[in-house]
Amino acid sequence: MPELPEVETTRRGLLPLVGQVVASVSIRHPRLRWPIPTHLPQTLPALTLLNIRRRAKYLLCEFAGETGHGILLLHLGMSGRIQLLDDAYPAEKHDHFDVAFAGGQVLRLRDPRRFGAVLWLEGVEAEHPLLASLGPEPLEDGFNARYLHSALANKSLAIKNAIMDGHVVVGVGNIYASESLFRSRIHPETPANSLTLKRCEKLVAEIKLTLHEALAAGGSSLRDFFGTDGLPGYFQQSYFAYARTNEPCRVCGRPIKTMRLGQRSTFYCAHCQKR
DNA sequence: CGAATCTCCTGGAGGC
DNA sequence: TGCCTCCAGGAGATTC
Repeated sequence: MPELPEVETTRRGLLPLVGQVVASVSIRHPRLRWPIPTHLPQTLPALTLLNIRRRAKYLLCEFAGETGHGILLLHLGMSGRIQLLDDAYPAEKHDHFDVAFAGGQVLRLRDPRRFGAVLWLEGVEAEHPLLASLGPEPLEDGFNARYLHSALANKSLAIKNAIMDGHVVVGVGNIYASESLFRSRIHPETPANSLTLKRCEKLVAEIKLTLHEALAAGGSSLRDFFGTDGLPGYFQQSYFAYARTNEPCRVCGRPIKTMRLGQRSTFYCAHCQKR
C-alpha cells in the first residue's frame, strides 16, 4: 500500500516527463474512487507538463498550453502504481488510465482495488476541498513538537488515530503509524491530548526518521518500482512492529501484540511502549 | 466541533 | 480444484 515515501518515489520517477507535450489520453475503466473526468481525452492533448509536485499522498501534475491550464491530481489509493513506459505496451487488466506523450512515453495508472483517483483541478489549487484543510507535511519544519502538541490539545482519541488523521499531519499511514509509535515508545492507545511536549518531540523525530529511511529505501528501488511487479523497497525493510504479531520484539524479545484501532490493524510491544 | 463508523474495491489467504 | 468467508487498507462521507 503506497505510503508517502512510495508516492514521493513515484513523483521523482515521473520527472523525466516534465516539459513534454501530451499526445493522447486513454480511460479504460473510469470508476475509481471518483469517476475519472471523461473530458480528459479532449482537454489534455497539446498541453505541456510543467511540473509534478506532491501534497500529502496526492501527486499534482500541472499542465498548461494555448488550450487550457489545470492540474491533474493522482492518488494511488492502496493498490495503485504508476508506471513510466517507453512505449504503449498492451494494457493489462487493471491498467485503467494512460497519458501518452508526444515523445512516445506513457504514464500508466494501474490500480486493482480502485481506491485511487484521477481528477482535474482548475482554479486555485489550495481551495480545492481535497487540499484545503490538510495538515503540515511530516518532513517539513512546520511539523514540529510545538505544533503537534497544540494540534492534539483538544483530542482525546488514541494517538495512533490522531497521527493518521490528515488534518493533524499528512502522509502517516498505517505502517508508519505503528512503526513511529514503537520507536517513540508510546503505546498506540495513549490519549492524544495526554502526550507531554517532550513525548511529542520524540514522536515527531521518529516520524521524520522513519519516513526518511523509507524514502531512502524506496529511492534505491526505483527500478523495481517502475515497470516491473517487484515490491517497493520499503516492503523489504524490516519493521519493528508492523505485521510482526507474536514475533519477538526486536528490543525486549517479548511477543509483538496486535489490536484493532479505528478499524485498522495496530502492532505494538506492550512492554516497550507506555501510555 | 470531535469521534466513531461506514464505504468504496479486488486479490490473496485460509478453511472445508 | 472449487467455493466460501474474511481480511487488507486511504481517507472522504456519514452519523451521532
